[in-house]
Order: sequence, then structure tokens, then C-alpha cells
Amino acid sequence: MERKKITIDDVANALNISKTTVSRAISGKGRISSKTREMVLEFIKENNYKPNPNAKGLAENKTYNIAVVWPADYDFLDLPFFQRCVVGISKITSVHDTDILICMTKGDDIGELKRIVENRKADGVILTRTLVEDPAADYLLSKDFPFVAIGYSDNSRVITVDNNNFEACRELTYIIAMKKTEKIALLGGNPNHFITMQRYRGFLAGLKKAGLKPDERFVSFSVDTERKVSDILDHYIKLGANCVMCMDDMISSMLMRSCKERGIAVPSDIRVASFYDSKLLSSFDPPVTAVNFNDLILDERAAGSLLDMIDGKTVTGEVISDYEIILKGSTK
Amino acid sequence: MERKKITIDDVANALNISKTTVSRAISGKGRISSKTREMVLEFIKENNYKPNPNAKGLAENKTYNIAVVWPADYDFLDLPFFQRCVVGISKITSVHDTDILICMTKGDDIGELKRIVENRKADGVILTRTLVEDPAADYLLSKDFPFVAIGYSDNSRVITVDNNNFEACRELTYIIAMKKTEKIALLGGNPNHFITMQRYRGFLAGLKKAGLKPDERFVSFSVDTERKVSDILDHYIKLGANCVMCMDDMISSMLMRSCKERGIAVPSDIRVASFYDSKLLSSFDPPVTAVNFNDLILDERAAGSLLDMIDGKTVTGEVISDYEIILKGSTK
DNA sequence: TTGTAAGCGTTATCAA
DNA sequence: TTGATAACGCTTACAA
Repeated sequence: MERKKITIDDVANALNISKTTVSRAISGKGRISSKTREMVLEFIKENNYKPNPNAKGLAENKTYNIAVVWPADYDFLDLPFFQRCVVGISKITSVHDTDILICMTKGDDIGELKRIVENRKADGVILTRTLVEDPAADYLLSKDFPFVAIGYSDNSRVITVDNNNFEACRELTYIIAMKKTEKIALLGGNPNHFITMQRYRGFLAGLKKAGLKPDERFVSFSVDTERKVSDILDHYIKLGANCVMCMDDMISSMLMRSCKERGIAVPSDIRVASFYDSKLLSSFDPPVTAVNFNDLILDERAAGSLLDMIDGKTVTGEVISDYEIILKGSTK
Repeated sequence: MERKKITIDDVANALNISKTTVSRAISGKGRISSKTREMVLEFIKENNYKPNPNAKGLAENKTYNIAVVWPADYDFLDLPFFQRCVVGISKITSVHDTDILICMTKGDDIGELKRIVENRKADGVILTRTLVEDPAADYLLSKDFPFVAIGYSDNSRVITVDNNNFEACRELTYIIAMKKTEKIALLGGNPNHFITMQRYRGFLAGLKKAGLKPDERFVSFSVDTERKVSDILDHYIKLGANCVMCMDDMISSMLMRSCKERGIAVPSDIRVASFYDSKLLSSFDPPVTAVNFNDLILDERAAGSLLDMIDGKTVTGEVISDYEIILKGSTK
């Protein structure tokens, strides 16, 4: 597999100095004359010396890896959100010489995460979503292992970076309500996901701001199959709904297809809006009004915070209000 | 961050044996009485001992990581294919105690890959697509670093696992041609991607099998913007095309939108088919005829081959013909 | 069958 | 400012 790699000893011998000195030149720790430092640095550059991360890790008890946790359970395979997370995170980690390890979680099964933590394969973890009952977060907390979560959490011990889902959804709901639309229904996702709850709260706040009373007959959760969507749609229509807000792009897609199948015209029969935008929504006729979040920023912040945390700095969570509401044909 | 972890020395002392013996019990290498082996194994289980991977790696010169390379350049952010790759690969790696490192590549910039290889952060690499001019593959080849590529390659030195794009596209093209559709046009992707070339060859073979002559006026590549799609569509229509085959789901999506905008009816004015299926296509009216590949199988095979290769076994590439052609409304 | 001891390539603690 | 040398936790000749 190629010639043997050059080690710190080789560098030291070639330069007639000790490896301690070489190590110091590289790390910047400890006193060293700038002359020798430069000599070492130059030699290293020219001979393409790279410290062996296993040895470094063994000595420092670090891996220079962080783990990104993906929920491999439901229909996440087609949600580009998690892929984007990695891209955003890597923007930050790549300039810190640290790499990204992917780790799957299936429902309550956090075995892989445990393996990574117990085997010390990573120095920290990023959770790409937050749950109300969250075994992953609980586990990491119990181990006192550095991690940050993308999403909202009601546990003050977990550091989170989140979009302002509440505000965005409140605003969209309010805007819709102002278009003399009074019977606004909601198609919600998994209530064990905090994002579902946050968006729901935003929805309620939007109604309130518009002076509308929430009506629980117009709210449903765990809408995750085409079948449920169409059944609930029927029900909403019978009740006289004139707008349906969907919690994410998947649900919106299913709803739009359902409307088409049953010959329900959007927006004339019913309006449709989505609390999350994606390429999935660009195919529909009419296009679907939606909130567009700047996910990449979110991911970069999460990565930055985690790296700080690993370095022993104290970090705080943050809520990012970088979104826009894009009004399209579905709510005309 | 929690109490200190238990080491192989602790195990050895607790059991009054040497750490060599413990090591042997775990690895299975070297002779050892089954009695002591079981004793060790049991102790390890009960006390939740995990070998330190840095130390193990340092001694064995291994990392128990493989790197998966993502092309972060073009519009890949919305292509779930690469996300699926990781899921498929992890099915295999997770039972081999090895983890997945993500590595981005931007155009010709393979700096991150180089860093991972030179820093020995992984034992092998999986390339998730193949290029005609492929700096990543060339680099890995030059370093003699273990890797397998997902996709076709004309370099016999690179081990590849690929869908039978040629056959699938030939079959779909032939089927369309048999529907008394004679002027079949093609909207192609990046010609530097082998997948583009393979699908193109399949297209040509399909025409030939149907007794049709290829017409270069009906072939275009590098179709990557809405603008190009609509311009080319105009052109094809003027030439009297009665079907357009698209190389992937992105192009198909753009085409369907373009047709809608210009009031071109599918399939009555023109038929549409896609050489790659995805959720993106399920939103259209009518639904789009497409080839559906079983990607997960592909990824699992790639992972399996790479692990074998890392273990020093000789592996061969393979072509998987696990696909189905799904005829839908767009080609009625 | 088991143990001793020498590596693996760093960092870090003392001395010098 | 520099340098021996002992960790770090494991594998593996080589001995016993």
C-alpha cells in the first residue's frame, strides 16, 4: 500500500533534534525558539509529514471525529434534510481537521450510538433532531458526553441550535388567516418530535393573533401515510375547512396528490400551505406556499458549538430566525 | 466525562492472567484453552470492557473506519441517492464494528479525501459515483489505497459495483419505441459521469433493437438548468419529437414543469420517461414512467467488497440487474 | 497453553 | 530552549 509513512522520529533524526522539540514546533505548546520552529515546520511541509492520528489520539485521548446521528427509522430516506446537515457541518469540521462519523438510530435503538461513545470513536455528537422522549439525548447526558442537538428541547441541560419554528409557523398561519380564511386545519407529524410540537404552538399562536379560536376538530397528528391524509382530508372538507396547513414537505406532497385524485381544486376549493419547503414541493400545480428555512446556517452553528464544547469552552444554545415565507399559488 | 474506562490491563489483573491471554481470548488468534477464553469473555461482558480503538489501531495500523465520498458540487444536495448510499453501507459496516466517515469532494478538489488517506483516518474508501476524468479514483489508485466505486468504470484496475444501467435503459427505450413512438429524444446529464455514458449507450441500444436509427439532433447532454430544459424542449418539439427520455429524476422534474408551463400535454403532445425514479417524480400529473433501481443492494455489495479488500481478500466487481421498469401515465 | 517484553507514534513530565 | 523518558492501551514475536 505504498512506502512506509514518515514519523515524528524520522523528522527529529533528520533535523538532529529530539521528537519533543518537533512535537512542540507543531503544537505550539511549550517554549521553542522561532528558528527551530520554522526549521521543523518547513521540513514537515516539504516532506509531507502527517502525525499519525491513532498515536496522537492515544496520547491525547481524542479522535478528531464527531458523530452525526441520523434517524434511520421512518421515511427519512427521502428527506434531504439530513444529508444537508452533514454538508453544513462539514463546512466547519473540515477546517478543524476533524471528520464526520455517521451513526444510525432506529426508533429507540441507540445501540450504534452507544458503541461509538463507549468505543470512543468520536469526541462529540450532533443529534439531527430532538424527541420528546429522547433515548439518545438521555444517554449522552447520562454519560456526560459532549453533544449538541439540532432542534428544540425542553431540557435545559441539552444544548440546542434550532430554527425559529414557532415564529415562522405563527407568521405563516397569521398571514393565511388574514386572507379571510377562517377554518384553518392542520395536518401534523409525529407528536414525539419536538419540531411537531413547536410548529403546532406556532400554528396556535398564529390563529390567536388573528383572533381565531383553535378548533381541535381541525387538528391531527401522526399523519404519515397517504391513506390517513386522504381520510382526514375528507373529514376536514366535510367540516368546511378552507385551508390545510401541513407540517412538512412530505405531508404536503401527500395532501396535494390526494387533492388531485379526488378532484379537489387548490386553491379554489381549499388552500394549502406547508411549514417546510423542499424540492418535493416544486413539482406541484399550483406550487405550494411554504416556509423556507436556511438549514445550512443551522448546521454550521451546531458544528461550531460542538467543537467549542469539545475544547472545553462553555457554549449556549441558540435560535435562528433565518427563514422566509414564500407565498405561491396554493394560497392565492 | 465519566469514570475512567477499564483497560486490558485491568482485565488481566482482575483475572490474574497476562494481557496477552486476554488479547488472545478476544481476538481468537493464537492458542488458548477454552476455559480461560470463556472466563475472559464473561468477565469482559459483565464489566463492559471495550478495547480502546486508538490503541488497537496504533498497534495494528488500522482505524476500523471507511470513508464514503460525496460529491458536494452540483445540485446533489437534493438527491437522496447519496444519503441512501450511507444507509445501505452502514447495514454492512455496523456488523463489522467499523464506522463510516463522510468526505466531501468539490469538483476536482479532492483535498479532503487526500487528508483522510494521508492521515490514515480510514482503512478504505467508497466512491459513490464514477467519472470519466476521475481525480479521486486516480489518486487512490496511485496510492494503492483500498477502494471500491459505485458506478461503471472503464479502468479495469478500479473495482466497481454498478446497476445495470445499460440494460435497464435499453429495455425502457425499446419498450417506448415499440409503442409506435419513433422520434425519441434524450435529455442527458454530465458527460463526464460514467452513468451518463452508460445510459446513453443503453438508449442507443434500445433504439437499435427497435430498428430505429439514432438521430443526433435528438440527443443533448449537460442539461442541468430549467432554462436549458425548456430551450431544448422547444427545439425537440419543432423537430417533431414524440417522446423525451430523461437521464435522471432531476431532469425529468424540470421537463415536467417545463411542459406544464408551456401548456404541452403529457402524454398526448409528448411522452416522457425517466431513467431514474424517485419521490420527486411521484408528484407529477401524470406520473412519470421510470426505471426503478434497487440502490440499497448496490451499496451493501460495495461495502462488503471493500471490507473484504481491506482484509486482504481479492475481490471482483459486479453488475447488478435488480431493477424494474414502471410504466405510468406519462407514456400511455 | 500462557507470559514477557518490545513495539506502534504520539504527548507530556521532568530534568538539564 | 531543549531532551530523555515515561505514559497512552493494544498486538505480537519470542520464550517458557
